[in-house]
Amino acid sequence: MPSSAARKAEARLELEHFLPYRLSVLSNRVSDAIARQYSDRFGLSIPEWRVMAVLGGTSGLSARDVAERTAMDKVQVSRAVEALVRARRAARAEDRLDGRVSRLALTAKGRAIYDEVVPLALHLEEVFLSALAPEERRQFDALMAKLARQAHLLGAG
Amino acid sequence: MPSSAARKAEARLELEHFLPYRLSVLSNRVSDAIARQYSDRFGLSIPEWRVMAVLGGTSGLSARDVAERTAMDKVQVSRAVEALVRARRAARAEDRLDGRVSRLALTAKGRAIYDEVVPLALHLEEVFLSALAPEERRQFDALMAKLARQAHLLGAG
DNA sequence: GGCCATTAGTTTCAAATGAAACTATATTCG
DNA sequence: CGAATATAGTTTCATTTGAAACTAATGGCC
Repeated sequence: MPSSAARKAEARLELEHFLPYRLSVLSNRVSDAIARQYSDRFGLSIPEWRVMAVLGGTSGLSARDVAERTAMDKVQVSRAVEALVRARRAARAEDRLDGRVSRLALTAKGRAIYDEVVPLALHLEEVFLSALAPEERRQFDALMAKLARQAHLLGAG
Repeated sequence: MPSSAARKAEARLELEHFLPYRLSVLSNRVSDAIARQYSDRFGLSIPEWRVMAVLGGTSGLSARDVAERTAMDKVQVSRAVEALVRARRAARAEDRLDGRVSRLALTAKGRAIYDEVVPLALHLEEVFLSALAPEERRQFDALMAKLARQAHLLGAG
């Protein structure tokens, strides 16, 4: 049986080495750096940009589709879409088959912003990843995929 | 010179492969899974737990020290400490040399909670990391360290 | 056809958050 | 010393967020 001191040492939590904490700090730093770009220049909030990011890739999605792809909840999506529509950066069209659904798309104005922000975002990702050698990038990518799968299971249980 | 189509393809942003997005989703999933544990059982908010986590490791820190170590801002720390003190989970003592400063520490009650939560948190970290082989863990740890350093530079610029 | 359960999306309301102003104490420097 | 500046921490206020209630429409299913 371990001594009291040993049990205590075992239970010790050092934030700097605790993975969830490190992930959170890293994620926030990166997101903030990118958000600074589009929020300064275009007055976009993070949820607004996320919605634009998926609509830029695929037009005609419903709000629910957007929520699924961005891991946002439907309230967030509703509000972000509302803001984008008010600013004429996105538009809603009625779905012909289902009266509850709106089909969403960027307007020309929205697309113009998208086309400016995407290279900025990719550039920052690139700068960020430039800390890793090509082989390390592949490793990191694979490890992230494994952990994402695992986290998904965790969430369910 | 690339064709217009090629430029467009190059500028394409696919959220599922965009690292900042993947980091954010992963970090949130993991944090939420852990937060569920301590929030359900002890009614602790995330900021409250973070403060407890550093005070559990080191007693007698000032609020400012806590802010530094947790990457929280001073307002968040102030409010979390306030809540912990109200619940008699932490206590403030005056600093003898500087009247502005409070020295913070967990009470016995706070320590008891800390001693229960730490193993839960470490266990979940372990479950999470069990998706990786030992060698992969070492890799991931090293890559995270590199990226954290890089993100730190990004934040400054 | 007409009730019942479901789903899409919005609104409401309370709680969490953050920026900026504020209080109180310390420090610097003429 | 004492005015000016800086720092620790709190409060205020406006904004953001999220959970739950709500509205409107659809899809069973008898």
